[in-house]
Amino acid sequence: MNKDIFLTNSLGNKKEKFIPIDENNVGMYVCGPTVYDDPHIGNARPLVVFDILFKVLKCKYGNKSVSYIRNITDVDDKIIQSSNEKKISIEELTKKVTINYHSDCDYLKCDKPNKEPKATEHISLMVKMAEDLIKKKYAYVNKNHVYFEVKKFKDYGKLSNKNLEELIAGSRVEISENKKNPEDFVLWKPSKNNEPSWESPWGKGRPGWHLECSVMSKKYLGIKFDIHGGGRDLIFPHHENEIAQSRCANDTDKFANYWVHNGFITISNEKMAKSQGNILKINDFKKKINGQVLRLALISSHYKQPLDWNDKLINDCQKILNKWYECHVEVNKKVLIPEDSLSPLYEDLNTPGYIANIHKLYDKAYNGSVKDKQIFTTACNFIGLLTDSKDKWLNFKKEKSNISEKEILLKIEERDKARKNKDYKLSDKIRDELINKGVLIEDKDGKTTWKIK
RNA sequence: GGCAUCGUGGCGGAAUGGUUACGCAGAGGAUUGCAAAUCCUUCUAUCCCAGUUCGAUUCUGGGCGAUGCCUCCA
Repeated sequence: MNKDIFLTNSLGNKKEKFIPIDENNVGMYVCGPTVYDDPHIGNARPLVVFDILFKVLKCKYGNKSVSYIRNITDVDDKIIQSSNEKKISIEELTKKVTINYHSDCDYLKCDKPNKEPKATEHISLMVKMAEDLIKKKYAYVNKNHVYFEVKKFKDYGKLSNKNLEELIAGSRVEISENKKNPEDFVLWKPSKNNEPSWESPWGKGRPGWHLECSVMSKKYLGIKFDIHGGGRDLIFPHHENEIAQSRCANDTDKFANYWVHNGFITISNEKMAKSQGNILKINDFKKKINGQVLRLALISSHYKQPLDWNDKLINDCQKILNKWYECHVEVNKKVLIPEDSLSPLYEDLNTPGYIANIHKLYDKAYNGSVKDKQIFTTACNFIGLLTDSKDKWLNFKKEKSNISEKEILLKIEERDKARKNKDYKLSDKIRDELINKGVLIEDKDGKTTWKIK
């Protein structure tokens, strides 16, 4: 499609036309997980949002012209803490969480990024960047720590709309005697004996939080690239500090050109937080709900807006997909999605607008030709929906159910007999029995079908 | 306190300087032994007050209200 892509750039907070540095080599870096605990539904949102942005970019520029880099942070204070709490080694913890994370990505039908670099595999580059920053006088060493001196970077606060005076006045920044100024942040710090550590010019230690993204984005996308994404909460301090480090280390006027941030998920209108005890892990849904349902729910509001997670949302999405699968057909050839239908996705990734268009395509497909059904299915596939066959979709819940198919079919047979004898009391009784066991009966075209409620 | 975001029908949720999506729920109908599912039809909305304008829900200012960030939480 010739249409331009528009994105809301957090840097300046305006919707802007997306112009890549090089159309044949579009780069997107998204902050992936810190692997200290299994991913929750809040982590799922950026996974799905940026997966769709990835798809839109590939649609516009071609599959081979887009690089999607999503890191895994596997060294961090939270990991150390979590490994102590869980009483397992750091290696075991990060390995386990990473496996679960990948399984969640599959479950949510996300395309694989081009590269998924790990922080621990790039420590030497982080040391190098810290050295560069010291050499260039943007950073200083004190008692085996390396700090970035925020004052030296004149554009600090541009992304998050903050100025230094306010930050200091707020005085909520960690105060440390080692720092020259309270706003300075750590590039390298010493490790205690039982903590992970690497050799460095400043003694054994480990990197500060932000350094891995600066280093890995540089390695895989270069010193300037197109899109940097993540959750809203990362704007400050994480992304602000990334910009400071990277631009100073690389002597550039820009780091990423477009900053894209997704909004937060609330759980039944409450903030999702450990203290609320309402953190929903992605893994907990796998038994009962198809990943496509979560995916649809996650894009049911615009990515910038908050999204409330509740039972009605899940039920609605489940119903919509049940309905949509009625019109699902196998598509083996290339089918074009009408430009009018696709265009909301180009307008700042307006997924609700696109979903509305899919509803319209469904209406057309329902009484339409095979071609209409193919267009409808293709439009769903584009955002990772209806990607399974109809059978697989229908069998998902049957497989997860604890009532056997044999038992159900026996009951249905029994009920059919009763219906033929016009013994509706008995037939309704059997139906109620099955409903109580979670099995829904439907008499359709003279045949009785069933599904798990 | 500072910086942002938001306020659309019963609910969720887009868009828009003029005729306002889409989904759920509701109503009526088709279908059904009755249901369910599905199909067809259909009712309902732009927080308040000024201003700009031929015309504002959309732009500007003010008010009220909600939320987020400023705490290594996506």
